[in-house]
Amino acid sequence: MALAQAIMTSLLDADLSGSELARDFEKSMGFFWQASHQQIYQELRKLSQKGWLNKREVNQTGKPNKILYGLTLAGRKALADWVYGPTRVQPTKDELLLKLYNLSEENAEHLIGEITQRREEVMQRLYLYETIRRRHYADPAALPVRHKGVYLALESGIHQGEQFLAWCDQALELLATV
Amino acid sequence: MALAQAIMTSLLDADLSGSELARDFEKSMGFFWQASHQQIYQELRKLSQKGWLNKREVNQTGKPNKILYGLTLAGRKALADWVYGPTRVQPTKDELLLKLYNLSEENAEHLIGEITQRREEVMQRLYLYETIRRRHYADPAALPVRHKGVYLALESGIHQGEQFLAWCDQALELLATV
DNA sequence: GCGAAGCATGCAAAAAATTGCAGCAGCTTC
DNA sequence: GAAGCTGCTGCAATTTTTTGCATGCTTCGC
Repeated sequence: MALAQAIMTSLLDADLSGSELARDFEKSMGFFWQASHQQIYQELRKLSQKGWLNKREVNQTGKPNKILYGLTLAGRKALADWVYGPTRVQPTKDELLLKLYNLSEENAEHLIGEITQRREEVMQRLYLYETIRRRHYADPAALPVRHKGVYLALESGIHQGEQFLAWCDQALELLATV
Repeated sequence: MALAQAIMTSLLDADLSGSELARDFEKSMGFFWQASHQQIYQELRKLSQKGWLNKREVNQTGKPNKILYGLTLAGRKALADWVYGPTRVQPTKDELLLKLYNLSEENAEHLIGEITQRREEVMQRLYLYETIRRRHYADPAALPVRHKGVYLALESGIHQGEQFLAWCDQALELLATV
């Protein structure tokens, strides 16, 4: 969809390599954008060819060399322009909710298990986000402009997580009576 | 991902045609599963070949004929088994949050506009869901088992929507100071 | 009765994403 | 020093999704 812009956005603050980007996507942007490393490497090549990124190889001790990518001026310009274009959303696809449509006496117990497990996963991610908020965004109003945006995205993730936990509790309560 | 199961799940209550399925997806399942009509028609063909669906043509007055699909016994069995398999989630991809990462003094006004617009859209969907809840799920504890699951999925959509509205307000407040 | 609009179905090409694998470097273990 | 593990990069095939039509049939407006 807009993988190119997701990558370029990640490179706003620092130059990163493909594998660093892949890890970043899982962490900070993970809740509203995810991409596999194959996707990222392919896109990096395309963006370099377009002249939006430049690359330089970096020797590392103890690890194989990595290739750092950074935004070019043209890249920064393209990204800034993109903000004014159309905005697409690709809603979640969640097999768990689909499974709930198939709830029965027989599978209720299994689904309770799945919800419990998911609750756990979400709680962990939520914990991570709240740590980040406490550490970097204690005083949102005082942040530099761009970081206010980043903060709001983080807030969105936290809201989402909290909402999901509340829903899990409601679901588990109702399912207990099945 | 699990388009096949999404379609079969829609056919649990009633036999539907391709276009009816496409409309259904937009409405009831829309917030956690979306599919275009091309995807649906293709998948319907595959599922028929597998023997999980049967089809019959229905003459309509005032409209072109449609082809109704219904679950076969094998289809019902496959769907029931699928519930015990692995559950995949494909998180949202939202360009709006990505754009927020690129917030600047210059584009703040534009992004405020986008958030306002999105808030409106979500509010309308939320209104629809709440209407459905009031009409069909006034007393959740009294529902037949399977409908409890459907109710919970609906609740998830409502939670999500409410959460999003709250986030929008928070975002607009913070952005007002930029 | 003619053109426009809408519904239902579908094909085909292109783009995007996933899956599975592989090479290579250095480090660790035995 | 051979075998195995990990980190980084990448290719290739397949599957999934999107995009852009095409067809036929019916009503509706004029």
